[in-house]
Parts: sequence; structure tokens; C-alpha cells
Amino acid sequence: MRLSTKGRYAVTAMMDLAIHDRKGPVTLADISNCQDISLSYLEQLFAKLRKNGLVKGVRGPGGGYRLAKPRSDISIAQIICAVDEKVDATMCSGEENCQKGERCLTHELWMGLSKRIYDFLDSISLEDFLSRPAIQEIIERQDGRRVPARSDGNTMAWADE
Amino acid sequence: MRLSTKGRYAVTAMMDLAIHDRKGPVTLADISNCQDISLSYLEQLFAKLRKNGLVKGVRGPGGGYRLAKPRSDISIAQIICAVDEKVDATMCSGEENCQKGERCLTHELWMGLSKRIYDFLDSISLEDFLSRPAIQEIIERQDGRRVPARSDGNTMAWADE
DNA sequence: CAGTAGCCGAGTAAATCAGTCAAGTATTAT
DNA sequence: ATAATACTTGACTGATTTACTCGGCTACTG
Repeated sequence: MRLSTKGRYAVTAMMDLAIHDRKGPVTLADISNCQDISLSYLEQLFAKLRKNGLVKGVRGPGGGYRLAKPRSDISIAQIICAVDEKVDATMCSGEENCQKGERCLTHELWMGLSKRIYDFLDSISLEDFLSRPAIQEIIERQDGRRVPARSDGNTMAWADE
Repeated sequence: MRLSTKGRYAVTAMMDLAIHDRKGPVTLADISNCQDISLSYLEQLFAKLRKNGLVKGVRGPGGGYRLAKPRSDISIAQIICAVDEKVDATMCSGEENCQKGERCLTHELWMGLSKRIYDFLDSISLEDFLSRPAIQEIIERQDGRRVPARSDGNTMAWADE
């Protein structure tokens, strides 16, 4: 399992989505604004998240993305694996011929290690993180930056151009 | 903290070093043979490991590398951080102005997450891994591939050229 | 049917990875 | 001392990944 900034972007976006999921679909444009992630990059990430059954796309006006499962059923590990697509940690891809036909030191070492990291990340759900008080504060502050309520009639999407 | 193949190479090499450290300095050429890692790449990794006080270089004939500390005092986390050099997980590098002067969601999220991963990896020492039975087997098998005992008088360094 | 918003693919600059090559310098055995 | 050993340093490279843009398409809603 690889742990890179790519995974962080995905987790952050999923957090944002989880926070606002109750009020209906969330647009990528909103997430892009709030979390400062490029819209097109988000599209790529969400394409993978969708293929892995973590989110559902809702098309048309008023559409956006929704979580495909309850917050508590989505772990950090699932998100990272979805965008990294290379779950495999060993270079011998599961076979044990990595070193001249035999199992290498790395095999035992990294298999065990990455399994434990995976288990750890898999034990943390979106729900777990959202319930932390420090997170709650940030959520409230960021809400100010969000596009005003949709039913308001004026989305102001064009306003700053 | 980043988790990539680079870190794995470093950990594997350190494992190999830890295994044979008792018999005196270990050459990078030996590690290169046993673990199938490019010699020049090992040189780069060990330069960083040395700067971070994890290994000591011993020059001259019969030289090589030694652990700078007891096996039990070297954690997986230390090794990975040494070669990745970017311990920092947030993009705002510890400052909290990542998002237009304020703290971003990522900040809380990833700081907590990467701290827990770090703590986890930091709780595993080289000693811990070496004591595992499955590892012991591999060590014994790999020893056959090693350059014959040094005091033998015939290093055969030129033999296969 | 017009507009919103997801969907898809090609393309790209920059960074990182994994490795090579070449020229050193320090140490030790003889 | 001198040669051999072995670490040290730096420049350089191809491949891959990251993060991102652009352009066009499709499905859906009001």
C-alpha cells in the first residue's frame, strides 16, 4: 500500500463529501472551492472512487456526488486503495519468486508491515474522524466559504469572473 | 511520512545489515548481491542513513557498514524517515496557513493520521523483525549466497569476470 | 430544450524513482 | 610507501507518477 499526497487528496475530498452528504449531492466544484483541489483532478479521483463503489454520481442540475455507503462503513484504507489501485506491496506481486526463484527478505518483511498498516487504516472510518471535536471546528469555519444554499436561486457561480 | 518502494529498499538493506553485523562490517556489494538492489542505489541510500546516524561507515580493506546503534534502538520509522527526508506530512509544512491563511481539513486529518502511522512504525525495531521465525528461515537460506568468510584469504572478488 | 454537472480521454510540466557512470578520498595489508 | 579495498560524492538518465489542464460528451432536471 502506498501512502502519498494523492491518497491524502482523496481522503480530504471524501471527508468533505461525508460532511455535507446529508443535505443532498455535493458538487465537485464545491469541494474544489473548499479544499483547494483542482476540479479536473477531483474528477479523476472520483472516477476511481466511483469504480470502487465508494461514491455515486448524480447527474443533472442539483446533482453531484453522494456516499455510496454509510460514513461508518467507509474506511481510510478503502479510499487510499481506490485511488492508488496498486494494493500490492511486494514487487513479486504475491508470487514468491522475487529473488531468484525464492522468497526474498522483503517479502516477509513488507507483507507483514503493510498488512498491519492496512489493518490500522482500515480500522478508522470517516465517521470516526468526523466525530473529533477539532475537526468539527474546521467544518463550521469552512462552511462559510461554501456556495450559499442551493434553493436560494442565485448560485453566483459566475460572480467572480 | 511517505511510504514507497524507496523506504522498502532501505528497510531491507538495514535488515540485511543487522543480520550480519555481529561478524564485522558488511559491504554494500554483499547487500547488493543478497537483496538484489543496485549497488549505486545502495550508496545513495546509505549516505542518507549515515547522515541520520543510523549506520557508520568503516573504510579500508575489510571495511563496510555497521549499525551505529543496537538493533533494538533502530525503528522502521527512523529508517524510512532517513531516506525519504520529508518527514512532514502536511503540505503547509507545519505552519497552519495551508488554506488561505487558515488551517485546512487535511491538516488535522493528516497530522493525526500520520502521527499514528509513525508511532506504529516507530514501535517496531529491527530486533523485533529479526526475532520472527519466518525471517530466520530466509536468513539461513540467503547466507549460502553470501561471499565466503573473509579470513579465508580468497575473496574471489575477481572470479566471475 | 437549455443549462447543469457528471463523465471521459488526451496531453503535459514537474517531481520522484531507480539506477548508471565516473572520479574521487580514506584506510589498511603487505 | 604502495596497491588494493571500500566508502564518498556528484552529475546524469530513462521511466514513472503527480497534479493538473483542456475539450468535448452525456445524462438529467426545470
